[in-house]
Amino acid sequence: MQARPDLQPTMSKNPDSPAEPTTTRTRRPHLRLAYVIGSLDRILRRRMTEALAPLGLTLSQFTALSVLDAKGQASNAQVAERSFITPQSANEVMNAMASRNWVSREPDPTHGRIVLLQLTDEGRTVLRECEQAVKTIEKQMMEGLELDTAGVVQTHLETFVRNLRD
Amino acid sequence: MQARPDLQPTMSKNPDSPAEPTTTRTRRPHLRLAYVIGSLDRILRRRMTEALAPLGLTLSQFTALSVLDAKGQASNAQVAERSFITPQSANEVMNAMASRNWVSREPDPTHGRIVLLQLTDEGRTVLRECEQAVKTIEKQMMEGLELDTAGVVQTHLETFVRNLRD
DNA sequence: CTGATGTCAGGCAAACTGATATGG
DNA sequence: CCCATATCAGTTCGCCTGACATCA
Repeated sequence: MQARPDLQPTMSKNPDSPAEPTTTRTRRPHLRLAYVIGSLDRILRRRMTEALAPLGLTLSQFTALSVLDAKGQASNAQVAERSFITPQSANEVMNAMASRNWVSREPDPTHGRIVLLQLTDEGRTVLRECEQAVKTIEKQMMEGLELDTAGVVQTHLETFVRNLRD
Repeated sequence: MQARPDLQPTMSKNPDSPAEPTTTRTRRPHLRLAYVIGSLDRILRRRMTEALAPLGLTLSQFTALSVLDAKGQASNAQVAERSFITPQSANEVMNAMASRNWVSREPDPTHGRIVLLQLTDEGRTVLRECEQAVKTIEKQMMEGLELDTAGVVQTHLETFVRNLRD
């Protein structure tokens, strides 16, 4: 995709350098954790987008399907929260998916305004296919790592999310 | 910003379910690692964008400054590789920064086509300010974690990047 | 009235692809 | 000729803010 990213040495960082000037020091300008997260996301995003395209959906559609599958049944507002996007953005994605018959929209019987969203069988099928594709990518990503490492990293990342959320 | 993301354990998702229904199984609620990475990036991106705005730059500009600082001196193509974006995208960011006098552009003495990019003193100063702002966010992100945890996580994430890069 | 929800409209940032020119 | 580089141009995608209507 890209030529050949290179990106070897430069990292290695002191996680606790307060405010010292650091200038002119050959202190090896480390890369920030935030940068690494961003890089990883960019690559992952591209890979997943490529993998999902043949299946006919975008990355954000896949995300929405996943959230809906996990939640079982949800309002648009709830999906938005889980996806960390605005209700408007969520609504846009849901429009696309409703027109594809991947999700159904039914009025909440206990609340006139809320529209309950739910995966259709068709949507579930598509989601399963997507998960296979994504699983392949994740497998490559964690190549050569202990099996439990993924869990450890994920736990920490989830903590990061929790800490930033408020 | 957003209402209140929530995001508890509610998920479900058997990390290894091929195509079976899987429903009604209570197998350790677990979101895909890819999803968690995406979520974290979305939040982090928003936080960083907010933090950088008062300083007058965008997130992608900050990224470019960081890469350039780490590399010392680089062609646009190299910056693109390091940033995991296309040369065209990198070029656009560099245009903005060159016009702000944050980076200098000089022709490579050994190659007529290549333009060597380098941080100016002004650019370095701005970068330092940005890093302080970002450091604050990272601190909150890792609240309550062992100091070395950041390093461990970062190392793994870097491995992820390496594995996906090829 | 207030607050939460859904949804239409418009806008923007950051990435992309395509095309073109040039140097080695 | 072929390839890497730079860069102009147009475009897409995902997300945003604003505005408005509806309902508890």
